[in-house]
Amino acid sequence: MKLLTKNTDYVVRALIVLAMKRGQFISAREISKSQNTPYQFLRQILQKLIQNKIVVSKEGIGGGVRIVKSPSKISVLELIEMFQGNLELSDCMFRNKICQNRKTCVLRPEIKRIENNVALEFSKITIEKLVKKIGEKDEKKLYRNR
Amino acid sequence: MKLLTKNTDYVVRALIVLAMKRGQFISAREISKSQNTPYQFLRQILQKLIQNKIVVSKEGIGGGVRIVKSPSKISVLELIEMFQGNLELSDCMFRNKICQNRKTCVLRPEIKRIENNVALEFSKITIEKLVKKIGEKDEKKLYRNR
DNA sequence: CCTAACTGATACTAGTTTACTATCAGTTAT
DNA sequence: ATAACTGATAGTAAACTAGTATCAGTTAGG
Ligand code: FES
Ligand code: FES
Repeated sequence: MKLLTKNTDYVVRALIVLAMKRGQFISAREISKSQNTPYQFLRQILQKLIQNKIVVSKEGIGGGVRIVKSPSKISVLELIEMFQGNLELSDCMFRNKICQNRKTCVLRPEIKRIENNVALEFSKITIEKLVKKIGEKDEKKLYRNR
Repeated sequence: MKLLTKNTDYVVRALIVLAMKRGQFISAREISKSQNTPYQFLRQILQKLIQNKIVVSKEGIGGGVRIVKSPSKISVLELIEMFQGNLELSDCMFRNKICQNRKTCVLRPEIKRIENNVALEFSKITIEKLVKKIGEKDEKKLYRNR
């Protein structure tokens, strides 16, 4: 059960970088190098972020992408939905006898419940929170080294 | 994000049937017909249940499989793990700068937390509970029709 | 005004997974 | 004997994943 695919993984990391450098245009090449993500793959991913107005782009030298949506409003859930399609149930077997006789399925509501839970959890994880977590770790580090 | 694949879906339904007919040998053909599951696919699935000692088989005419593990002890989680492999994290990018610098990742613990939650929820859903749910629905139906 | 560093758009591809299908051998109740 | 079963295993089409490759257009700086 793979909750995140590579492109979602990469996009989260890219957005963390962009959130930490808010206001600046960062090139795909720079993100690719700093995060060890395949360049062309990352470019596709960034194009989708542009289409979804999470970042804006600037062409030419010194160009790149700049984050425009507030990191506090970018949830991992919307990134998953953007790159992996909607969270959706596995297909229903309409002609299944169990369901035919009882009108509704006993398994599916349970799965639906769990899926809703997963969606809720992912909706709570925002880019802002992840950036803050990085900050907290740095503080601890500074404290230990003092 | 597909939590259940077809084989897990089919095996749950097959086990519901077998649990409702505990003690009896039911053939793959019969389950296949009653649940509208592809026969050969179902046979593979049942063989795995046999290997995992959840059912026993009897060859020849009048044969089939019989459930031997208590339905209260068969969780959907173990079926998922049996048919979809362990719930596992998407691969880690060890050389990732964010993680290199901070020793640990900020995203991964969150995903791990959610995955553990999903596993816990699926471990609570047993075949026995699903069979009971079917029973409850039947009762409601009887009550309404009275 | 040239050129190097950028994005825009899109086509292609190898490998893996999913959801099956097919085959042949052996078993057992009637 | 034979029809209805399981045991074991090979094959396969389609979809998905994780990329790669190309070419066209844009822009800052010398
Ligand atoms: S198979 Fe469709 S709701 Fe159960
Ligand atoms: S990439 Fe490995 S723990 Fe973050």
